[in-house]
Amino acid sequence: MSVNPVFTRSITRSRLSDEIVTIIQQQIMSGMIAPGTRLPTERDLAESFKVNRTTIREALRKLENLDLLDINHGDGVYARNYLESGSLDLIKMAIYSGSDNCKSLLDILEVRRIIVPEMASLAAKRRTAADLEDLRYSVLKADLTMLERDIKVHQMIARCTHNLLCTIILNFFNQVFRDYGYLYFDDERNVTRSRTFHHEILEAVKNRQPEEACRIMQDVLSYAEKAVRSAMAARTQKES
Amino acid sequence: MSVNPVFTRSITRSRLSDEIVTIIQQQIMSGMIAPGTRLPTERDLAESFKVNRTTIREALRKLENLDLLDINHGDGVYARNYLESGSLDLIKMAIYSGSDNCKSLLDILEVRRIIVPEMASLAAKRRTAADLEDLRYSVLKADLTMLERDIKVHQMIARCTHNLLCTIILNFFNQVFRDYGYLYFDDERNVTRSRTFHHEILEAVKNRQPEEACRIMQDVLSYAEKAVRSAMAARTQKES
DNA sequence: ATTGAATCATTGGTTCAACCAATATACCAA
DNA sequence: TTGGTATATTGGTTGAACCAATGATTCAAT
Repeated sequence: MSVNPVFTRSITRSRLSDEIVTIIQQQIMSGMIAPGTRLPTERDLAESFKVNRTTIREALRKLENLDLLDINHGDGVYARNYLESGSLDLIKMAIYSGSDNCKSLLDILEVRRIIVPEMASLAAKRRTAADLEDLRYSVLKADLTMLERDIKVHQMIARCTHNLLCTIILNFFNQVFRDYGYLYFDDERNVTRSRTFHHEILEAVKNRQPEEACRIMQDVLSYAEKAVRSAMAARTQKES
Repeated sequence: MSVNPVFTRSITRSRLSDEIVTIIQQQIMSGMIAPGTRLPTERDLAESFKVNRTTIREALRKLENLDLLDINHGDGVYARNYLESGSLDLIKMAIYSGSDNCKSLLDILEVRRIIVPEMASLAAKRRTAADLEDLRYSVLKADLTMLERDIKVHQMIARCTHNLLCTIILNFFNQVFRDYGYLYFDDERNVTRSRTFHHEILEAVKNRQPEEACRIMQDVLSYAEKAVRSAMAARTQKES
């Protein structure tokens, strides 16, 4: 199993406010800050973190966007229950910063296996001629890594559903796999498997065969899930 | 069909930065600002919107959190393609501010009908004794509107899966239905239907019957989808 | 005692004016 | 052509001040 170095991932020094976001986010999700708790005022937070109030405000704003905080003008800032209000980005942060990122990744794979085959089915029913052209282009386009091509193909299938929520959910999966896809594509056998898959699904969508498309997608996702599971197991074993 | 007034929805005067978010968001999603376009500098934006640069910065940060913008220190701010990067909150904004909120709502119902029955199946398989107690409590608890109870029941079923992504996705659905649930629960027949559903699904989860739970959920969601469709049709007809 | 208006302290929202830090560009030398 | 260097541009951070919404307190009227 070859490990290809990747130089494309741009490195950006994180903002001060983002570091504060991470700290507070972990305190909320770990339960250290209980739901309903009132946080210190912006001015107090600025003092304890030794940053400007503007910086604190940017951090609080981001945490509000993550649905982790409730900010009320004239009143104060309150922690929310992330189990009742958390946004999708939360699980992204859980993967990147959390210790049990394995579990979250497996959770994502499970949900993907449930929903994406149904997307394939809808895609086969609803695709237009233009959609088909775009999908074909993604499958046949030359200069792409298999990961990039795979992401593109899934994206196109989601768009074929003409359901905005499908498109957005698939974006989420893709954002994750852009970072963790190597767990799968490092194995040359899986690359071959995906190549086959792309042609099969293109054929099914072209011929408007919903059940067939669903089955093809289901097969490849079950296969991928197992592959990633064992890749992750191998890695954790190697580390110990 | 009675229309119950709702006084629970708190009204908050929106922040200046949020108004700017809405403006720029619509310009991006309508294509007026093409993906890859470089936006004016923060200083220029502040001048044209006639607000302080700090305010503009808060707006840009939020748009970045929505995955609509790419902000690069030392370089500039670029519009992204929301079809490739948009976050879940986008579709929420599409519902609230967009003109075709009907379409988005139907999209959501469709995806829900696909994924939530599978959650019910997982819930029946994985629920613990404590989970069951929580679910039972939600079904039997007295002082709740049917909408609130329904939201709680779905939330509990999602939690029974012990899959964080399921929980978060369900939060999203609930956030939407907290605002649009009246389309369904305004009809007394649907309230009765949901009451039955709650007891049935509780029974199936209690007895660890995955297929049964899945079927029950599928039935009620199909029913609800049709009901909302016709309610929406009735409303748009009444308006014209 | 209860209600409701007036007051005030607290807290988030906005503005202003600087300065710090990363990036792109143009330019120059090897 | 390559690689370093200076500079302008642009986002990031700071400090201090003031605006605006909220909750608590007070007190008068009922």
